[in-house]
Amino acid sequence: MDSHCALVWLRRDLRLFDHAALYHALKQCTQVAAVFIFDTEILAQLPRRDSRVAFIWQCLLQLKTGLMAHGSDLIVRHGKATEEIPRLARERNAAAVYVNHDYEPAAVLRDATVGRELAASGIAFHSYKDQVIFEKDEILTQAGGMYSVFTPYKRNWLAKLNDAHLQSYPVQPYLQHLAKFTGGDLPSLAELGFEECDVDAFKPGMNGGEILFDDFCARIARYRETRDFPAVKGPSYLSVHLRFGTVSIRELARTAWKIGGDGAETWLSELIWREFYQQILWHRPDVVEHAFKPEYDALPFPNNRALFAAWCEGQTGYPIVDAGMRQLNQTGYMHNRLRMITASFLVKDLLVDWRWGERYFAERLIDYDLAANNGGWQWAASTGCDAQPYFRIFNPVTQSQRFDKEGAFIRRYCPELSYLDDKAIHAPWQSDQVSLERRNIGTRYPKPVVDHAVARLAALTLFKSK
DNA sequence: TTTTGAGTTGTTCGA
DNA sequence: GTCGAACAACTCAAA
Repeated sequence: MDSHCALVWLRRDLRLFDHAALYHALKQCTQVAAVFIFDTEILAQLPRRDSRVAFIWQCLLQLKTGLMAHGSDLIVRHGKATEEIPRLARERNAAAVYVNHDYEPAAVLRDATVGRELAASGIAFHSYKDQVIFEKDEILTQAGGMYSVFTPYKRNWLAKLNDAHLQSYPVQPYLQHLAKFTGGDLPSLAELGFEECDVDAFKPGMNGGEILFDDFCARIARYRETRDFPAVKGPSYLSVHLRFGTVSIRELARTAWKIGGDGAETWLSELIWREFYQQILWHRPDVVEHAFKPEYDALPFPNNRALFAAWCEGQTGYPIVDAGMRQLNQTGYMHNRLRMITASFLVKDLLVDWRWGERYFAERLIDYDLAANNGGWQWAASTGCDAQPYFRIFNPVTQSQRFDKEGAFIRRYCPELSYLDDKAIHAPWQSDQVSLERRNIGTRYPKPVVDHAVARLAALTLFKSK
């Protein structure tokens, strides 16, 4: 037992329970302090009004409160993590810094730098698996290679799973090893250079994560039937909590496993998808910039800027696409079905490079996760692993009719179309109600920026050109 | 080494 | 409206 101070550096694990790094630090040291860095290297890339920063801020407030209940506090710094962490560790005479693995290429680089800096001062740097059940090389093919097809990956994942993988790290019994001190107030969003942003709807922090998970467990049995309908409360809405680690993946997976049945199994499968893409990113960091399938890396997309702008603004003239994009713009979230529809539309109707869309989602999604976002976009663009065949192109009208039958979701985000009946709302340009209404109230909803049937053929040609 | 079965989420067309 | 086949061939993973 080491009486020196140890730091637990929180990054995407903003909770005080079932936490690998915190558990190991508390078990091995008697003076443990938790620290969060507002990393200027990351913040510099964000818009001044950013829901993620606001979400993190709320999470930190809960962490601070939780730590204060034990006579401790949360250390918060604003600067370059690669400088702040080693400086803080030296200042506090820390013997070690504890973190959980972060698999994103930039994070791997950052952690390597921090590790070297700490080592130069004789400070240990311990890193643990925490945000996934299986990581890196834990699920490999019989030939020892990375899986690039989901279904066999999932089979192996489930076959390997046992109770030990789902055990929580019991942090509670060791909390008396938290260092006793008083930190200052959290720096305000304004001090960090950001505007206020209401994120209450996402229920930030550990408390919010628990509330959402409890709520989801009550309807998880219907998950499979309801998850594809954006107007229905089907999903768990835990993506942002998984992103920032305000929930524990072990607790989630364990509960789903225990509940069983179609709904829970389907949801568990989504959690496995999350790990599948993280594993891909670990083995193939080049997918951040390039197509998973090299032969599709340099497709000659026309990349029309006006069409891209129409897509971004939710002004394509395809109601389901526009409703999805407006949901993203207005709330920072988009239903998964709409992520597929809007992504397919950008790449295969507007013929814009999937990287443009990926970047736009990255700027806007509160639950943005590099591995999942990149994997999803490459899947939709047919450039990824396990991609759908290139000729499988979503029809935005058919998708709309199937997944928003009564147009309830479209009406929510495209109110200028709400006068249209359930049949007409999916394709207003085909309806004679349009001209009538335009005359009467001057409704301005754009005509379709492309003809799907024409665009579809162009996409087929484009993809055959590889 | 060779063989075999299968591959998240779809669309269109014709019977 | 509903149903099944075609849409290309290829690659992956395991036997």
